Amino acid sequence: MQQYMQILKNTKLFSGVREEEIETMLICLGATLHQYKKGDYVFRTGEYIHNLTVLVEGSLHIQKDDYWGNRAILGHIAVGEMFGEAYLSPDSGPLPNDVVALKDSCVIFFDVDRILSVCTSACKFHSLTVKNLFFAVSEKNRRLVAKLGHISNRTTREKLLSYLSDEAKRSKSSSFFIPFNRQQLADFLSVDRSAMSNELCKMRDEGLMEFNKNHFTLL
Amino acid sequence: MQQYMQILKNTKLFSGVREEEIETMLICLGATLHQYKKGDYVFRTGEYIHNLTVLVEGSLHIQKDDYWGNRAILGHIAVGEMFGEAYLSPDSGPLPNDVVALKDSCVIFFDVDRILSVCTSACKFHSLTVKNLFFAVSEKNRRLVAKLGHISNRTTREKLLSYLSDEAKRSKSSSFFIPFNRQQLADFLSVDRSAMSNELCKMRDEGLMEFNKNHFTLL
DNA sequence: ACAAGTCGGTTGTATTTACAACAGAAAGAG
DNA sequence: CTCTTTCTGTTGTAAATACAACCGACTTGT
Repeated sequence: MQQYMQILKNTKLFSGVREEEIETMLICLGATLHQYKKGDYVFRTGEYIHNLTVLVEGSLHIQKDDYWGNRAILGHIAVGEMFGEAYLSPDSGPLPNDVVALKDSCVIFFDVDRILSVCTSACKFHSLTVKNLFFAVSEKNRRLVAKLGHISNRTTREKLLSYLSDEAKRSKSSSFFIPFNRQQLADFLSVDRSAMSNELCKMRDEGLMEFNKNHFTLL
Repeated sequence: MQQYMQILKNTKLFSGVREEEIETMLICLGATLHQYKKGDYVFRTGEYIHNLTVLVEGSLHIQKDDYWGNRAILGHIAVGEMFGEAYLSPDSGPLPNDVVALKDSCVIFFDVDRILSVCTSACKFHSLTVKNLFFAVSEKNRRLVAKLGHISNRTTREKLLSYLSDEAKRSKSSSFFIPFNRQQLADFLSVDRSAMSNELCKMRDEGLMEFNKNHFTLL
C-alpha cells in the first residue's frame, strides 16, 4: 500500500495528517487493498457495506439500471476520491446503486467500526478523521445539490448549459475536459443521447461553444 | 429556548445527549433564536452562511428559481430537522438556493466556529456533535441520491411512481401523506403541474392508487 | 355572506423528447 | 494492415411534455 502514499496524502480523508501518521492509521483503520478489472462491480445495489473506500488507481462510476435497461449515472469517482462515506451510519440502509470499474482499478477499504469507534491506542487522529469525513460528505452533498440543479432544468439544452457552465466554473476556465463520453453524459443528465448530441451540435452551430470529444470550450 | 427542549432532544444534532447537557451546549455553541413570517427568506441564494440551523417551529422549503421563473423545490424541512450542515466546511462556497418559510417559523442558529473548534471548557460533547453532524449529512446525502433516483426517471409517470413508492416505504404503509400540494410536488419532481395532475388521475383510473389532496394510497 | 384568491383537474396545441436506424470516424484487436 | 467494435452525428416518426386557458370546488379575509 506504500506505493499509493502520495495519493493517500492528498485525499480528503487524510487531510492534515502527516505521512508517518498515515502509515500508522492504515493499520489502525484496518486498510485492505482490492483490485478490480474493467467492468467489475465494486459494490452492487442492495448490498450493506461496512467499508469506506478510497480509489487509488483507475476510475469508477456510480450508476443505477432500471427494469427497462435505462442507465442513470449518478456520479463519477476519480483517483483520490472516496466512496461510501454516506453509508457508514448505523442506520443507513442497503446501497441504492452499483459501483462499477470503468478501467482496471485499485481501491483501499477502511473498516467502518474502526473509523467510528474511539481508538484506545496511540492513534490520536480519530476525531480529525471524523471531521474530515464530515467535510467530505458535505462536499459530496453540495455536488449532489448542484447535479440536482442541472437535472431539474426542463429541457436538454438547459441541462447541458447548466452542467457545462458548472464545469467551466469548477475548472476556472472556459476550456475544460469532462469525465464522460456522449452516452455517459446523457446518462448523467438523464436525457436521450441522440437528442443531446443534436442539441450540442445546434449550440455549436449557434456559436455558443466548441467541442472535440470530451474537451469543451464555452464562448 | 427552553420551550423547544422537547424538540431539540429529538434532533439528530443532539442524539445521545441528555437534556441538562443540551442546556449547557446551547450556550457553548452560541445558540440564538430567530423568527420568520410566512414567505420570509431565511437564507438567500449567494449568501455565505456561518450557522447551522435547526427548525423548531413551522416549515421551510429549499428552493431555486431560475431566470425564467421556473421554481425547483430541492427539499422540505420539517420541525426538528436542520439545514446548513453541508455548508459548515471552510471551503464551501455561497449557498446555491433559497430557504423560505412556508408558515410562520422559528429556527435556532448555532455558530459554526464553536461547533467545529475544540471546546476547551467543560463541554465534552464536541466530538459527539461532529459525529452526529456527520451522520446527519450522510442521511441527507442518501436522501439526495434517492431524489436523484426519482428525477432521473424519464417520464412523469415513472417519477411519480418512484417518489410515491419511496414515500410508502418510508412511512411503512401503503397509505401516507406527502408534504406537498400539486404545484409543489411538480416543482419537486421537476415536471409540469398539469401534465402531472393528468398522469396522477390516469393512474387512479387505472386502479394503481387512490388519493385525496396530499393523502395517497397505493394499491 | 361575499369577494378574492388558491387549488386540482381537464383539454388542445405547439414544442420537445425518445427511439430506432444508419453512416462515417476513430479506436482497438489480432 | 485489416477487421471489428465503439463512438458520434444525423434523420424521421411516434410519443410525451410544456404551456396556456378554463372551470368548479374550496379557503380566506372582511
